[in-house]
Amino acid sequence: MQTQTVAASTRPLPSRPAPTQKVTLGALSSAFALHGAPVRFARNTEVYGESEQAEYFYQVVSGAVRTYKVMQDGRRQIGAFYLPGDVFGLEAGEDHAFSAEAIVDSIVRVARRSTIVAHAARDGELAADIWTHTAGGFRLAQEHMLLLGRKNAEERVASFLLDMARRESAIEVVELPMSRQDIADYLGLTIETVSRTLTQLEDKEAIELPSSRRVRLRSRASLQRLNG
Amino acid sequence: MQTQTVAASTRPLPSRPAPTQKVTLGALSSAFALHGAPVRFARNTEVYGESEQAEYFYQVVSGAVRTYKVMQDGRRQIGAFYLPGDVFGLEAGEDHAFSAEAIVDSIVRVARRSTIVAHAARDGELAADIWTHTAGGFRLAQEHMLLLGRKNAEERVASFLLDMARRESAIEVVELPMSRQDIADYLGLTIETVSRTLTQLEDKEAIELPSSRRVRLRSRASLQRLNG
DNA sequence: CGACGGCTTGATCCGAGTCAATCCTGGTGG
DNA sequence: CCACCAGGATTGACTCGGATCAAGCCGTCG
Repeated sequence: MQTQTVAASTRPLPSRPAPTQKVTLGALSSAFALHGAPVRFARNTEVYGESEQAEYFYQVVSGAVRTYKVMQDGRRQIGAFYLPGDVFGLEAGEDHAFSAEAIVDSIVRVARRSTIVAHAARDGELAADIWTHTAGGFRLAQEHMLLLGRKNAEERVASFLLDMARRESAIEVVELPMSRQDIADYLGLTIETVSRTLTQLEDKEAIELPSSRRVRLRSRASLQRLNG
Repeated sequence: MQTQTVAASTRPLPSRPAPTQKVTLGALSSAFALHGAPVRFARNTEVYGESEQAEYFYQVVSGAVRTYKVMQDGRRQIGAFYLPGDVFGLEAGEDHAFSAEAIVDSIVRVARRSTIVAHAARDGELAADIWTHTAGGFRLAQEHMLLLGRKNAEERVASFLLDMARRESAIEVVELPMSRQDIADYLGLTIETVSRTLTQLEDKEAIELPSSRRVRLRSRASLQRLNG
């Protein structure tokens, strides 16, 4: 089950740069462009499993990925959502701490960790960029601990929406690739509470829900007020 | 207020290695030994503040440190406790994401980040070790998200006790350097719930409380069962 | 001895969870 | 084109775990 993860999903795609590629890429993104193979993962398929060997690094090209941990009885905590451009799976230890799954049909660039690490040993800029990305993930995790430990349902949902809007560079309308269950497991709530809180925010005219996976932010100010 | 943090607390101590120092030190610990100055921080004094410039890296020599974040209304989330040997403040960004305070009178080795980073650029092993420590912190944060998002009070306290025992290499008796309030803010509970849960575990004969800061683990098995 | 800070305990409350129906909505087949 | 279906989302009624509010208790230190 070790090396199967990557191979299992589908054939690698031709390695062409995205049409409107930024000129200045970070060292890590450059390394992905050079050494990574794009792989397609179908909706809800595993990218890697918890306690599998951490043999690869990953960068989302299109789609979305969730990392999570489950307890024996099925309780699940999603650690983060990864959107196009985001890097994940930067483990320093032997194996992965979380599992990762595609939320929707996705293309993920997969680079062999040993290759990247070998280059980093001779390329200080790359080493620094790997560190920067890892530390960035740590920072987000710390923010999320504050949310999980101390914020109420309304604050959690508001934070989540603002964060998604920021990451999608959305002016008004946020597209949610994930289900209510995913949001619930990310925010440490139940699906019912997420749903209720969204309608509640709609009643307050802070947001609008044209469809269940699309949110229009009508009043960022009132969401921000909740955010803390 | 930038450089004051370190200077404010007290005079550096003579730089002598701990009496029973392990022979094989990691690259980062070696760098601390070489480039770090031991500084004393009194109980409840700030090591660094949130959004202060991240100018130094830190390693606990003796005592204990907490990192945390507070909301405007005073709600606080402690991200981690650091015990002797632990490294903290490994920020890649401009400034700190959390604040850090000494829990008890502590000695902390302080090394200038620019110095360490400059060495890391020429020393791949050091760069790798910095990365490893950062990724380790990320991993612990992810574990903690599961606790905060999905575990009940009893499971949280049990996890905490087992974790402290492991870190102190305690056979039976765990010494808690931190107050109930600290534990509560770490576990996302209130001080009352922490206290009640401890007495509850004592009633179940899973633990004993010879004093409020000292816990004897009578049945690791039953704690483990709660841990998940 | 008194006072203070940290901890525990009790009584009550309330926000989110649980359980249980619906209600869409998008896809399928007739 | 429409009826039907399935899975995801919403809503309602009720419960309950942990928060809140309020005393006490205990140990340490002056």
